[in-house]
Parts: sequence; C-alpha cells; structure tokens
Amino acid sequence: MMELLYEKIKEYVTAEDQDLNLIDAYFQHQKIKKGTLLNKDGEVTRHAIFVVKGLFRTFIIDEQGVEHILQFSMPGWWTGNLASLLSGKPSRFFVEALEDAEILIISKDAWNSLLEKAPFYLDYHRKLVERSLIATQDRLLEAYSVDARKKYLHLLETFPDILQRVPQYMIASYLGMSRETLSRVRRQLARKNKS
Amino acid sequence: MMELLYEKIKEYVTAEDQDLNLIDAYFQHQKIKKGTLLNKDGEVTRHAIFVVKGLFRTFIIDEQGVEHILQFSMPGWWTGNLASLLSGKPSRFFVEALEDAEILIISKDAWNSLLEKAPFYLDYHRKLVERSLIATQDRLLEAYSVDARKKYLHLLETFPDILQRVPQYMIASYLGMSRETLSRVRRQLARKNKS
DNA sequence: CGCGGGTTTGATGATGCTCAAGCCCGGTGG
DNA sequence: CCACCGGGCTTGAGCATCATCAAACCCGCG
Repeated sequence: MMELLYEKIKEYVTAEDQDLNLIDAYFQHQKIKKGTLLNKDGEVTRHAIFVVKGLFRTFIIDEQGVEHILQFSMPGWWTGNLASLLSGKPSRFFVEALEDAEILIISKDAWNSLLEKAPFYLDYHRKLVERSLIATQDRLLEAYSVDARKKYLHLLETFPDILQRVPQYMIASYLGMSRETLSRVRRQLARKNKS
Repeated sequence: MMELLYEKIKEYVTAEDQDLNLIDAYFQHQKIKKGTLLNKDGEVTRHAIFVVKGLFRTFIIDEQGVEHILQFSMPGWWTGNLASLLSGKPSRFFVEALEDAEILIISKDAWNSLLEKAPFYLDYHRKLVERSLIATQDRLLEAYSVDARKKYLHLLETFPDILQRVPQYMIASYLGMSRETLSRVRRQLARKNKS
C-alpha cells in the first residue's frame, strides 16, 4: 500500500528502507468514490492526502459563483489544502475526487509528530512545499504572458493523458478560459494537423 | 539593526529575546544602491535577503522580452528567490532595488545551520514559505477571475503607498496589464470620485 | 531651453467572453 | 428497439475588454 509514497520520497531525499517503514503507522489507507468532497469551503483542513490511485481537483468558487480549478492531483502527488493544514485557518477550497480513488490519509497531529521524528520526512516536506510554490508561480506567469492556444499546448505536454480523464470544461477552468474558447482552440489545432 | 527582523519573527512564532539574539551572528547588514541587481536570471541564489529599508521587485523576462513582476518586497519582508535558494537550481528571476535600501543578508549555509540550531527559526521559516504559497495562489485566482479595475483597486488596499514609490508601468506589469490600460483605469476612477 | 523618462490619449484591432442554438452520444424507460 | 432525455461539446454572432501603435504631453533636470 505504501510503495508509491516510498518511491516518491526517494525521488526527493535519501532514506533507508528501515526508516521509511517507520512512517507506515501514521497513514491510513482509504478508498474514495468518484464525486466525494474531501474538503469544503470554510472547513479547516485536518488531513493531508497522498493520492495512490485516481484523480482529484482542487477548486474555488468565486463571488460570481464561477469555479476556478487550481490544481489536478494525480497518483504520487498530494492534495488537500497545504496552506490550511499548516496554518489551521479555514480553507476556501474544495477537493473533489474525479474518479474512484485510493488515498493515504494522515491527520494533522500525526503529520506533525512525523515531522519531528523522521528527519528525512521533514526534508521531503520542505521540498514538497517548495515545489508547490514553484508550480504556482509558473502558473501565474503563464496566466500573464501566454495566450489561450499556448496554455493548452503546454498543458498537453505536462499532462498528456488529462484529456482522457477530465471533461473539457474543467480543463478550460484550470487554464482560465471559457469552455467555448478551449473548444475553438482545439478545432484550430485539429485543422492544422490535418493540412 | 536586527530589530525589525525580531519583530517580524515574533509576529509568527513565540521566542525569547535571548534566543532571538542567537541569530545575529548569521546575518550581515548591507546598504544597497537603487538599481542594484541582487539576483540575475540564470544565477543560483546563494543568499536570503530580509528587507530592512527600501523596496525591491522580483521580475522575469519572458521569451518576447516582456518583463513580468512577481513581487514587490517591502521592509519586513523577504526577497530573493526562495525556490532557487532551497533547491540549488538556477533562478529565472531578477531582484532589483527600486530605492536605496538596507538589507540583512544570510548565506545559504548559514541559513541551513540556523534552521538546525534554532527551532523557532524553523517554524518561522515554514510559515514564511506557507505565506508565499498562499499569496501566489491568491494572485493566480485574481488573474483568472477579476478585471483590470478590480485588480487595481485591490492593490491599492493592500499596498496603499506603492503608487508613491513605484512607476506606474511597473504596477501595470505586476497586475498583468499594459501601462495604457492602467492609465485608463485610473482616469475612470478619478472621474467617478469627482462626480 | 531642450532632453528624456514616464504618463496620457486616441484610434484601431485582436482576443476571448457571453448568449443562444444545435449537435453528439450514451443511458433510460416505454 | 426506439424515442427521448441530458450532459457535454461545438458553432456562430455580437460584444466587451484589453493590447498595440503612435502621438502628444508633462515635468524635473542638466
């Protein structure tokens, strides 16, 4: 059950297998049905969630009632709301399973004692947060410097299989454009490839 | 020299004065001339920088040669490139002093040993990174859900005095709009306030 | 006085949004 | 087995917002 998490940790830091095994007791394995909300607007996030199988989205609903997707979380990544977990402040985000999924879930308390007891885990955690920050900065820059077509092409490079798994209107929301615009971008590209 | 940093640390975590004094030795105080670049595209960031006085901007130059400002750093905030500092990868950002400034500078090595030796500093650091992440997420959401006028008004709330200190074209870049658009937004608002 | 950086203004056009309608396709019930 | 949903995707028309280009303007400074 823990293999994927071990793998991922080893990508970021060096740790012996015996040390890795220490963390098992902190996590619970759960199966999640498609459509389940793990986190709702206004709730304080009490768990961190590692995706083993399936796919999640993190989104917000703005004052006009429009959804904005901040993140898709694939197996091997974390989801939930890191900021709310760490700060203890209410989250404004929803986290929803887009497919039947399996997760490793860890409570805030367990998380904290893990950070204290397992130095390699502390390092791992730091790098995770750092990565989130970089990814979000990249998305901000993209929002400001790139047109709809390039945003879409860029997404295709980074998540080649996302199209098969997520309805287009969610992809449009992730990219910050209307569904219609995304549809037209796709038509354009399809035409080009034929001619 | 260290007072402002002490103050800021106390805002985030609880620490005794005698502990706070421990960190003095790790920092160097420097005066910086307006226009100085502390960090250039392609360099690895080797220092973290705490702003005591003055104002900095962090920006990137995209493939079309257009500048995009990610951040303004005021006294009491950090600047530089956290992600590059932590990861050791080259930064794509420039950091420039917009006014004559004073900073506390700490090398990466000193930073790391400080994190090991001063637990309160580790906490402080975590909260800093967390805050950067939240701020960047907020900016991303704003980029996708709000028009030029609201972006500008929002900036005025959060940085009331920035207009007096930064040329308008940089503010436009920070907000992701052209200088002309910002100018027109301002004219509109000025008219409304008169009538 | 004249130069230069920054700002304003106007004209024009591109990009992407909104609204509205139609289409496609898989699922359901008669 | 077929008719008819309904959700998601596409298409078109018109429009709003904002970018671009170009020119004028403003003002502090040598």
